[in-house]
Amino acid sequence: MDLDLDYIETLVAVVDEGSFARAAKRLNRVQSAVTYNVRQLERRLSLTLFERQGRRSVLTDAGRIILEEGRILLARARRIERLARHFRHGFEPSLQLVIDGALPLESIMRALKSLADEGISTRIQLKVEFLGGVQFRFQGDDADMMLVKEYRASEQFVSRPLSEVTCALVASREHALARQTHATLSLPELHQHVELSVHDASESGLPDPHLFGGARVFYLSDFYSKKQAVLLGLGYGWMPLHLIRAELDAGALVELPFEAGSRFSFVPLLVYRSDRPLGRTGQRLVELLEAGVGAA
Amino acid sequence: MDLDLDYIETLVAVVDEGSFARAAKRLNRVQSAVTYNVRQLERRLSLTLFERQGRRSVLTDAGRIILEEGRILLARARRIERLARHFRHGFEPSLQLVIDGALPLESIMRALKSLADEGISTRIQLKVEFLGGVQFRFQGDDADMMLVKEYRASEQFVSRPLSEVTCALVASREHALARQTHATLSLPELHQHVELSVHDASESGLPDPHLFGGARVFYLSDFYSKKQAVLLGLGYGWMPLHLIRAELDAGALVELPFEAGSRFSFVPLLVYRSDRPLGRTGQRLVELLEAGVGAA
DNA sequence: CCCAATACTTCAGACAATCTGATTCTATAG
DNA sequence: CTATAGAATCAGATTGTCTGAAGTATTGGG
Repeated sequence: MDLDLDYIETLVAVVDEGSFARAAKRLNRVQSAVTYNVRQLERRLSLTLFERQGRRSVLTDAGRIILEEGRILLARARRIERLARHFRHGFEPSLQLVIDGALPLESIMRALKSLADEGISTRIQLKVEFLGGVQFRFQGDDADMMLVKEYRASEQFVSRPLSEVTCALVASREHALARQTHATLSLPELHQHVELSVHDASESGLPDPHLFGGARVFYLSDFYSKKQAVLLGLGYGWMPLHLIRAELDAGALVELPFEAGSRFSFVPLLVYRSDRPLGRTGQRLVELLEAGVGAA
Repeated sequence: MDLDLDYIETLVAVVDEGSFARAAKRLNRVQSAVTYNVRQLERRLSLTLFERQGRRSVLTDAGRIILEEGRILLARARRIERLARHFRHGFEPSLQLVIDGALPLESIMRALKSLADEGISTRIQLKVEFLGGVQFRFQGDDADMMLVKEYRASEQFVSRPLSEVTCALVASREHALARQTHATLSLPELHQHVELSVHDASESGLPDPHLFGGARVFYLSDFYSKKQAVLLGLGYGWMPLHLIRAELDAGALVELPFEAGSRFSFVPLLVYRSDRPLGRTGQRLVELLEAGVGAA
């Protein structure tokens, strides 16, 4: 490699300071060292960077371009140094996260944004799965953390509760179940209609305990398509309240008066491995989630 | 600067080749030099990059990230070297171009794209002006080349003809001038309607010789707005044929049978300074324009 | 189980690149 | 026409990097 970052640093200092002498001061060198470095850069590139006009040197056109490119190069180099500093201060290089799509994504995103705002340079990879698929991915991908509705506990895992999420049994206002006039709905009545359920792609074996088990169940891959399906009147189903608040308020969706209760709540869990302690980024994320998910 | 491009180059070579020994071969060094460089990088960053597992070393998580960033850094450094090579082979660092918006932009763009395709890294700045504004900008911005309809000649400039551009006098099919039934139109007839003209923002003093000089002239800033104005039936005016071919074919615009002729042609000129010879990029652009503009 | 091969580390000395400090050159302001 | 600021040059000191040889650890084969 002909180039040397020190040469570029010298070039930048000379231009910023306006003279070789002042650049030397900034770099804690002697002026002749600056001359040497600039000369060396010119020699290596076989290019004249400064036009010596009497006692003042001005950049050539080529010099200007090399300078601009050099600044970018230096910025990238500093970035690497910053990354290294982060890593050795206990921030992990990367953090893999798997979350259940039933959880309020918005507050999780807010937490992630806070991390970014704090200048944390850990690479964060986020995957959204459903039900048993979350744990499946967490283990299969050897991820660092998962946010999940429930999971098969084990000695290997540590979990912390986050704030409660509530689900409601809803249908479109046009749906037959919404238009009926009984005070309450029984299970057989529900069974006459299509139930919508988010399907766990992992076939993980954990059955959905909230499935009513009627004859006709449509499976959807996530809550966004499920919401569309409910809105279109395709069927009824459980939806996390935070995803349908607007539609309930507007009356597009209505809560069904199921006799055994039209709502249920669960406490999402933040889970990580006991044998692999979280780095500072992970710890900070836990703090943010515990504060933020609660506030949401 | 703690970082050294040679360290990064070594790191990349080790990972690419899969061993310190093979990396040494690739770098034309001895193996201990590779060890030294990797160690030095680890020391400077205070970071363990390789986990020594027996006789084989594998990257740590941090190492993987530093490696990825390092590759990017190296790519940028190589880019600078490539730029330098270009410059010393006679390609100018930057090339400023001013062109008249009446010329066929498409073939000019094709020429510029060819330059890019040829891997020429000269920074090209293109400005579009009109009439006298072209020369005004060319001189004011100390640009390298202009493509112009006509200009005030001088010893300082060299010009080469490009292929002819034809303009036609047109109006919208809905316009009164288009609906009239005379075989030809006289100047007084034209004077009864709004003339559209592209206005030279520079106030350069070169009057537009094709202006009819009626009572009502609307000035527009470029040919694209002029075309819109003509299409909307706001008035009539001269338009370069290449900009309105589609509208003429579709019948949206019609050519007006002006008695003194409904068309005129001019030969655009490619102009540069005689005291500042073009670099290789400029020369190549001239070639491409002479070939391409002709073929258009 | 031991030997040979592989892969890396360590170290001393050689060499090369860079820095310092003194001096010289040159243009410009006063 | 000096004084001065800015840069170049040069010899010698210093530092960083490379080489080559010897050393350590791991692995695979016989």
